[in-house]
Amino acid sequence: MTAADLGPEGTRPPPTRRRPGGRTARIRQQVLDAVVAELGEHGYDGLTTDAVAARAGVHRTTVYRRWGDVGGLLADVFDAASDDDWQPPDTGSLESDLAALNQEIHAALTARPSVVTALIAASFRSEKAAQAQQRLWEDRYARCEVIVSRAVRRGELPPRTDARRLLVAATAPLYHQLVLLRTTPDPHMPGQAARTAALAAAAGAFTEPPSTRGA
Amino acid sequence: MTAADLGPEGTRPPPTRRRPGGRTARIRQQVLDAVVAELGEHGYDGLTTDAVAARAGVHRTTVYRRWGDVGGLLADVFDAASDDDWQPPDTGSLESDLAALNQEIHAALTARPSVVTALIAASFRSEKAAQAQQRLWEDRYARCEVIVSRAVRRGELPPRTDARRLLVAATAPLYHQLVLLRTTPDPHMPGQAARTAALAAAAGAFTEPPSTRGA
DNA sequence: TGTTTAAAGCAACGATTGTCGCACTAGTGG
DNA sequence: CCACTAGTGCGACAATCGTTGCTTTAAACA
Repeated sequence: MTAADLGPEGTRPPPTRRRPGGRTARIRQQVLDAVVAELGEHGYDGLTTDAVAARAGVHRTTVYRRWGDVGGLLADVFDAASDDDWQPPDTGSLESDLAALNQEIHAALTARPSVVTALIAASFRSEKAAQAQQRLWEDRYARCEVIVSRAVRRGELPPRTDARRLLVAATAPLYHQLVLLRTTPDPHMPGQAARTAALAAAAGAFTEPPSTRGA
Repeated sequence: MTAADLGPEGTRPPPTRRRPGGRTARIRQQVLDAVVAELGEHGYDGLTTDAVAARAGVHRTTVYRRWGDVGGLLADVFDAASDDDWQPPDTGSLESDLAALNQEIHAALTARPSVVTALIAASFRSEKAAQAQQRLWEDRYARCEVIVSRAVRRGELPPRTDARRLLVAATAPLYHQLVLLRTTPDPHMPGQAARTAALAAAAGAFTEPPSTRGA
């Protein structure tokens, strides 16, 4: 099994001449588009390598050889997704920024078909996909930290506010309710969660003392 | 216990006489134990009907006939899990109750191997398992509402506090960080999340107005 | 104790999944 | 323009998954 991967060219020296040519990139795009389309139509359960290859107009073997398994396929989708120019909303206040952010999350999670939900589900199956998803989320939350820094600059929040914890507190309830608990979507859930986090932040829940423990 | 005798809801012809006898219940227990053991050892990816049947000392066909697919198997595990006598912690204050609850969640999610995480992952694959998980979570959060009502009785919280939202706000960050984001576990994450929720609650973030608030 | 009959065991099957060797296409560089 | 070769197409293969008809076991009841 592993010996096959480590075959003659398995050593794979980094300076190997690769082919950035048109066909490789084109097929990659076709396959990735097919994955997203299949995820949207049949969810993760119905995501088979065969269907992806057929939709992409590519042979099964190509998919298996380049991406290995479904997990590698999903990991590539995650990596491709982080190549956009998404920016967190900038509405003028902390709570409305968080509310707008939550609105986006809510929309993405309740859209039918929800590719996001399917991707989250898929990330549980493969370690590669999970790591890629982790990278994507890290990237997203890092971009969102500007929301907090703007609020600090405005004087809405004290300095030394832990941006990451604030953002997680604001967004986690949505993911929890919609992804894990699977409760019916509530239109004013995003606003409520944003308000809750803003209130907690104003109460100093996320100010990080240099070394003092919270509890 | 009564639910344990009925087995999965898959095949239940109403007028047919069932067999609550020893063998049926015994085999169910063997199979369910095998599922949990396999989940712990190999995670959800390595959960095959064959391995479960072999470990339980049962034939494949039996598993397929009684539980249908892996999803039905997991659903039965969820249903069996809700037959315990779990009670939320009662430590004397809202924040410490939430912290203790979060400690339990944290321990369950960071235990290796984590059956809970594997079950969550599995629930994404099958509709039946997802519904069973939803029932289990509903049961757990319903039991936890007494934490809030006790706090209200003590005067820590105003009446008309939305218990469910408060509980979700307190626990969601843990699930988000450990299950979805997969960040490295932080020992004082449970306490921080509990304190955040308690602060937000004290600030009136979860007080629900008498009537559903308009736009 | 003997009869009845759910439920489990058993073996064989079709369908699907993933792998391998080889031929071929099409970028890449001369 | 031609030679080279990474990457793809193709067909066949083993392994696994889930199903089906039938037989056997054992719980339920007289």
